[in-house]
Amino acid sequence: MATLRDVAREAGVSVATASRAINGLGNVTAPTKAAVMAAVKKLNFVPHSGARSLTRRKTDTVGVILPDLFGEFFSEIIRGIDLVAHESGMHLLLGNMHGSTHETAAAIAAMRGRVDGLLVMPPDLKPELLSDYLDPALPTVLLNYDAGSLDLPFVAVDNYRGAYAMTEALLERGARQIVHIAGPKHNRDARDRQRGFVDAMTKIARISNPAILPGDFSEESGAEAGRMLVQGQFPADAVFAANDQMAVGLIAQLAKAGKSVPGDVMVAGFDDIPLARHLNPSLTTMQVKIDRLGSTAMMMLLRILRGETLGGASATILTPTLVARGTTGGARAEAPQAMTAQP
Amino acid sequence: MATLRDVAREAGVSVATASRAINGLGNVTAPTKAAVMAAVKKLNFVPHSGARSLTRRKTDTVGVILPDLFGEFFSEIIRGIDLVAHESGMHLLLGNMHGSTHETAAAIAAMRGRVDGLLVMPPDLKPELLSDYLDPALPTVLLNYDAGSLDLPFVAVDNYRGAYAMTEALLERGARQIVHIAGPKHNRDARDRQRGFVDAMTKIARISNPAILPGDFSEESGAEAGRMLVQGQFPADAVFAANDQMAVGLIAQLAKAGKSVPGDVMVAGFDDIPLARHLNPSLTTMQVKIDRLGSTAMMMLLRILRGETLGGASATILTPTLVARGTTGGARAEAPQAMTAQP
DNA sequence: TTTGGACGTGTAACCGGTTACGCTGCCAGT
DNA sequence: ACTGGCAGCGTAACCGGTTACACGTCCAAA
Repeated sequence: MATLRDVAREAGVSVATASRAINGLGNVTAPTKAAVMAAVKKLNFVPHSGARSLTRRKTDTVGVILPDLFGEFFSEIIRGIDLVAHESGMHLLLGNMHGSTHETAAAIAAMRGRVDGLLVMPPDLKPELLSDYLDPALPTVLLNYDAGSLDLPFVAVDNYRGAYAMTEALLERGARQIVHIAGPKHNRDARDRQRGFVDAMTKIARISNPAILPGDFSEESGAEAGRMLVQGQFPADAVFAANDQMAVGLIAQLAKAGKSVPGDVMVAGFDDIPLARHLNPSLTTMQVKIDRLGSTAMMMLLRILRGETLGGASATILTPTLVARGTTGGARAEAPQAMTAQP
Repeated sequence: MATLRDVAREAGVSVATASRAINGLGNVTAPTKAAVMAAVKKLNFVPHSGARSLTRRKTDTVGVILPDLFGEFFSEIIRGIDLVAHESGMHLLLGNMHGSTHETAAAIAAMRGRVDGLLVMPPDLKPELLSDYLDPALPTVLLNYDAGSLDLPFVAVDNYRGAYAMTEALLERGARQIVHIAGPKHNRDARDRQRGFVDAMTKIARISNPAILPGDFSEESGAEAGRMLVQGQFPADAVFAANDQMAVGLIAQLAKAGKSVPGDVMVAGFDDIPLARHLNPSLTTMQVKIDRLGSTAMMMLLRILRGETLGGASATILTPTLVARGTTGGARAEAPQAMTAQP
């Protein structure tokens, strides 16, 4: 591999001049620059970014640390981040905490010297721990995590308002006995959604103790809730699952028991996973634009890196939008969205 | 940020000793090593990987260059790669060619000095072009791409055998007039699948000119094929779509026309996208273990990096397996696979 | 003519690690 | 007692870029 010295020698100039010519800085005459460029082409020179990052103190790379890489949720986040990063010539270094706290620390440490900034999504990590791991000198934006006590910038989804709106919509459609299937107890998203549901029931329908079934965001836990419902222990004319996955499991279970959706009971989910529109009937849900989560966070990070101050915009809350579909009888005609044309 | 010099000073030793102690090499007495480690902890020292990569001539990072980041296909590939990379302490640098040839060159060039090896998936790039872009000195494994003339190691899916097997299965179920919905003309996967279909029809059923409808892997093109079918221009008792996406579009169209699946016509796809098992009836398809594609490629790359010779294993062909489901009447009971428990 | 500033270029000192090589001290061998 | 060898450690030279500073040249202003 050719080095800058090689290029300089080939062009008959010094390394400093070669460097300046290549980076388009400073005072270099046109002929000199041309000679350097010719040498670059001839030797097929590409600057060694390790060396470059040493002196410039920047790497043009941001680290992305996710809890896992499973499923479309993360893929969409990464896509959103990449979209923005690519525009600004930034590279993406992927870190995976594989669900373990210890790995999280390792993943963050491994980024040192490799990245200019960090995008971290720590779904169930205590804020104190997080601040231990993070390097205060490294600009960091949190994904889908309300920093709370820490004053780190973050971008999150307004789960509360989303759940409130969905509950309101179900009530408007005439439902009275709405049952909520909750997510994991420790999960912030799940808790916020549950709060939104309860508050809407209380304020709008004056029902202060709505039925809540346990769940853990998995399809199976949705099915389990379905079993309890068909046994008639909870009278219900609508079910609001804390995420789509559980709604899917629930619907399968209801169908097995001969219950009609939305005839006997309406169903709603949260997230709008791609599967949602393909169910039969299609699933009413709160649409979270996941890629927006990623791209917004990346834009915030870029601003920090450019030295701009975020000011009030240091926390961004994305509001999900309601998509009414078949499971609430609101089968609005919807253009079939093109999916990726991958074999 | 603390540097190695800081650590050395703190521990009262030289930088060389500090380096040796930290990396566990050479001759360092236990007490010295302990002193260094204490300093490391106290100063919260993490080696600057840019500097390190300069001298060691390696970065412990591999570059992953994909045509796009859209959908579960790529997310699964990345997950597979990460699984193996993580085990060997390797990092992943993501590159995206955004569908453009020019970007591809840029993405590859940008990797120089940042990575020890490359994993590239160039779906519709001519081999000659590819070899222009690739640095021969940089170990590279191709993803889902039969290198052909180039002698680069690669891992791909046996589309031909898969399509052949699926066609055979449809014939066994009693189908005679099988129509194939093809993928994009220039796409290798699509062409191989079509060949497999045609050969199976010829050899097994002695039908030398089976009907083939055009398609482009998109849901809409599957729907279009469905429209042609219900118009009765092509008598069919089974349809084999070159991928699941098209099968989804097709089935929606058939349902609209009142055709029953599998009663009137059987349907089969290819890929086993997550949606396939959730359709009603569920979709019979060839299951491609996408993550295996990624992890296998990564393992090959690791072997190359370790200096091992791949020998005959320089090309790996993954064979897809048939999953018989509802759309061919073979509704085998299937354990509901847990999906990611993500909000 | 002298001065001085602008401009183009070169020299060399970094950045933060790794490591070849040299130095010291200690002990075994003769 | 002298030598050789080796373990433990330090000095300094790299890796391949960037950039502060110095240097020379040339031309305009005084």
